[in-house]
Amino acid sequence: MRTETRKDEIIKTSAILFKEKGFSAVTMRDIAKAMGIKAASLYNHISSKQEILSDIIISLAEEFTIGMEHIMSSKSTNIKKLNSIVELHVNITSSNAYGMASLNNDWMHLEDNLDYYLKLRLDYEDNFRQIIEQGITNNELKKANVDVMLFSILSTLRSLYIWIPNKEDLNPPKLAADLSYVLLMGIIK
Amino acid sequence: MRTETRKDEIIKTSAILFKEKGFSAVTMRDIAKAMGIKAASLYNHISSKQEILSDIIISLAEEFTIGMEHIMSSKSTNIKKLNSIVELHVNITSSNAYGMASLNNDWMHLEDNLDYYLKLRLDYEDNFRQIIEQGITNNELKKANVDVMLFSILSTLRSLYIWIPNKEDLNPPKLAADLSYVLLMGIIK
DNA sequence: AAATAAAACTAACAAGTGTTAGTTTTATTA
DNA sequence: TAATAAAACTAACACTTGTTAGTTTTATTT
Repeated sequence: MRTETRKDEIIKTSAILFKEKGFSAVTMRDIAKAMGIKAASLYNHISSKQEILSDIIISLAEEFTIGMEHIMSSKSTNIKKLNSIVELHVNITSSNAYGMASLNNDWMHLEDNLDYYLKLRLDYEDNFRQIIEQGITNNELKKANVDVMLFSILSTLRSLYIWIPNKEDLNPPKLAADLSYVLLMGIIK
Repeated sequence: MRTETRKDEIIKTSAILFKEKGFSAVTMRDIAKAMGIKAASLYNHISSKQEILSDIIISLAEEFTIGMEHIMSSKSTNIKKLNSIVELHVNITSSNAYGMASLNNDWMHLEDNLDYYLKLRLDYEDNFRQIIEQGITNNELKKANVDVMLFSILSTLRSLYIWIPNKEDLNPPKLAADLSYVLLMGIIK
C-alpha cells in the first residue's frame, strides 16, 4: 500500500478547490494556503499548475478506460454490461468526487494531454454506444433513438460527482442498483 | 420586437466564450477582441465583467422559474407535467445553449446575485420533486427512490447544452419527445 | 555528530488582470 | 449644419498571476 506523498496531498487539495471554483479561478497561492505553506514551496513537489490538473484528469480517464475494457471483454448480456458501467461510474465517483469535477468541467484547460484525453473519451463513448446498439439488435433494449439513450444515461453518470458528496450515508452498491433501475426501467408504472 | 443593443451583443459574444473556457478563463480583452474592439470600450455598455455573467445566468434562471410556475399551476397529470418540464428545458436550451453553459458551470462566480440564484434553483428543484412525489402517490409513477429519479432526469436535462449545439438538424419538439420517452419509459424492452 | 536529502522559506520577475480617465471619432437628431 | 449622443480610442493604474532563484530550516541517513 503506497504511502501518500506530498505531491499526492497537493493534488488532493487542489481537486477540492478546483471543484469549488474551477481550475482557472484557483491560484497557486490558494492551493498553498489550503496546505498551510507558501506558493513557491509547491514547486518542490510539482512542476506546474498544469501538471496538477493533468494528473487529476488523466488518471481518472484511464480508470474509466480500463473499466470499460473489462466490461467489453466480458461475455455478459448487454443489459448486464450497462449495469457494470453504472457501477463503474458510481465506484470511481464515490472514491474521487472532487477529481470528477475537474474531469467534467476543466478538461479544456489541459494542454499537452488534451488530445490524449479526447481520444480516451471518444473511445469510451464509442464502446458505450456499441453496447446499446447490440442491446437493440439482440432485442434486449427498446428500438429508440440510440444517441438519446446514450446521452441521457451518460450525462446522468457524469453528473454523479455533484450529487454523491451530499449523500452522507453513501452506499455505493445500493446507489448503483437504484440508478440502474431508474435508467434502464424508467419511472412510469 | 426589441432590436438588439450593443450590450446584448456583448452578452451573446461573452456567452460563447464562457462556454468554451469558463468565466474565469475569459478576459475582458478576449471578449473585446471577439467583437473587434478594445477592452475599455466594453465599459461604455456594461459596468463590469460580473454584470455580464449575472445577466446571462439570472435571465435564464428566471425563464425556468416562470416556466415551472406555469406547469405547476396547470391541471394536468403529473406525467404530462414531466413532459412539459422536458419541453421547457429543450426549448430554453436550444434557444440559448451558450448561456446554459454558464448557468451550469459558472453560477458560483456570481456575487451580488448568488443568493437569489440559489433560491430560484432550490425552488425549482422543490417543485420538480413535488411533481414526482405526487406522481407516485397517484400511481402514475413507480415507487422508486425519489431523489434518484429527480437527480437522473434533472442532470440529463441540465446537460442538454453540451449536446444540442452538435445536432445540426435540430428539431426541438422531436428531441423533447424522444427524451421524454427514454427518461420516462426507460430503455429496456 | 556529520552529511545528505527533503521541504519549507523570502524576494522578486515579467506578464496579464479588471477597470478608470480623458479624448477622439462616428452616428443621430434638431 | 450645428449640436448632441453613442461608441470607439489611447494610456495608464493598482493588483494578481504562475513561476524562478537562492537560502534556510527540518528530517533522515551514515
